Amino acid sequence: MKKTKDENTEEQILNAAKNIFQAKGMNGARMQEIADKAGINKAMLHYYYRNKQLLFEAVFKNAFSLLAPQLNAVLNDDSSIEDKVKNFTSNYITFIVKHPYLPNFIIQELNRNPDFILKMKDNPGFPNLEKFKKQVKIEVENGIIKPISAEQLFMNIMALNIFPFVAKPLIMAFTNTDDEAYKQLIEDRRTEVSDFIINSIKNT
Amino acid sequence: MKKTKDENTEEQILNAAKNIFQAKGMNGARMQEIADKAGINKAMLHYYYRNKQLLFEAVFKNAFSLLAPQLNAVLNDDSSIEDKVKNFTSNYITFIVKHPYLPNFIIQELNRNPDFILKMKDNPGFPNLEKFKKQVKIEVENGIIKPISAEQLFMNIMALNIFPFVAKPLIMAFTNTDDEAYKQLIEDRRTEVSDFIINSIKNT
DNA sequence: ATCTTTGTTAACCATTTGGTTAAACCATAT
DNA sequence: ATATGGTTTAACCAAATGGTTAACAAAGAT
Repeated sequence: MKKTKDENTEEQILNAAKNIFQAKGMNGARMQEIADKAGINKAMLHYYYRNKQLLFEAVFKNAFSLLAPQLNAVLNDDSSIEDKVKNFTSNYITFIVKHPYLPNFIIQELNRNPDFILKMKDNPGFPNLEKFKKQVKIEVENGIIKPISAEQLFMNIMALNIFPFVAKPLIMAFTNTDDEAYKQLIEDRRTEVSDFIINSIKNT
Repeated sequence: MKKTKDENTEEQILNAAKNIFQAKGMNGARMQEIADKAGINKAMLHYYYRNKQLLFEAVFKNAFSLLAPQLNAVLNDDSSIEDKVKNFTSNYITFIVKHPYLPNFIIQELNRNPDFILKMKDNPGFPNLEKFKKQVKIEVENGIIKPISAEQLFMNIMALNIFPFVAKPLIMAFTNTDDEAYKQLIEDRRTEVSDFIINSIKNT
């Protein structure tokens, strides 16, 4: 066989599909375009992934499985809330700079097809708030942080970290920054965001 | 003529198009579907709006012109930063509850087509940070709020307010809430978010 | 050597889709 | 009444698109 290339073809498809799907979404992507980017015949896409929907799902699950561990780091680790916030913020920015299309892709397609996440929820590594809830409760009771619900704090952390990537074109326009300046704004957020959160919730 | 219905037809189309485009995006929307929803013949879409792209742009500009005034309220009003944050947060949530698809639609399509916002930037009502920047600078200098750049503060306000709507399916899954419970989480944010921000930036 | 399995391609197909056209409709001005 | 001009429709069209097929290529098994 063409084994030399073999195990590659499937990956090459997935990789090309990732690029196209993340840039254009499920609806905007063309099978032909994916095939071209992978440097193969269109029929191969169907040979390996049967149809567009399944190929898309493969890409989506792949993307999601990159994101999930990042969140688990905030949720299921033993450090204090303050340390978590600090670490997560910096780590997350590093992570997204490497995968800039990712948050948008996931949010986008999930909005288009909300049932989609149900397939993910079964997965054992699916992020879960239980531990974080207990931790917030304890730190609030001990007076380490001000009263806040774990859900709201979690939302805030997510929002402050993810939103600037999702809404990049919008914020660039409003703040009148070019790509370079925006990159700097994001860099500054490595400490900015965690300080902002800590400032808000920490008891003095 | 059918003037009785006339000026209606155009609006009916725009309205149907708004619904379909916001739910499915430019690429996912079908002209036939829009025509059906408007209760008219497909040819009418072209009669009034020439083609899909122009119809889409009409919808987009319309949506954007709803959002812009909301932002200008934070940026170009004379109240203190603290009051602005409080008012904006509550107002914005009220606003989005009325137009739930809006932020996603705008963010989504802007990411797909970043040049698009250039057409908006000329518009005189386009949100602009200048005044807000001065105000932040003054309040920082006067020790009313802790040091922060206007851009970062603006990002934070936007993020905390908008993100929960944009990432709704994601956060619902992580926090294990159903629609009803999520609605309550959002309601709570009316005060939660402004407190969170004020806590973080206000000097005591 | 040849049979079989897996990988790959070019050509093809049915359907969908955005867009067009020519004719009909209808309210009003003449 | 009828000519006029904007409005509306049914039928049509070409291109794009996801998907299939049948034949071919290569490599391992027999």
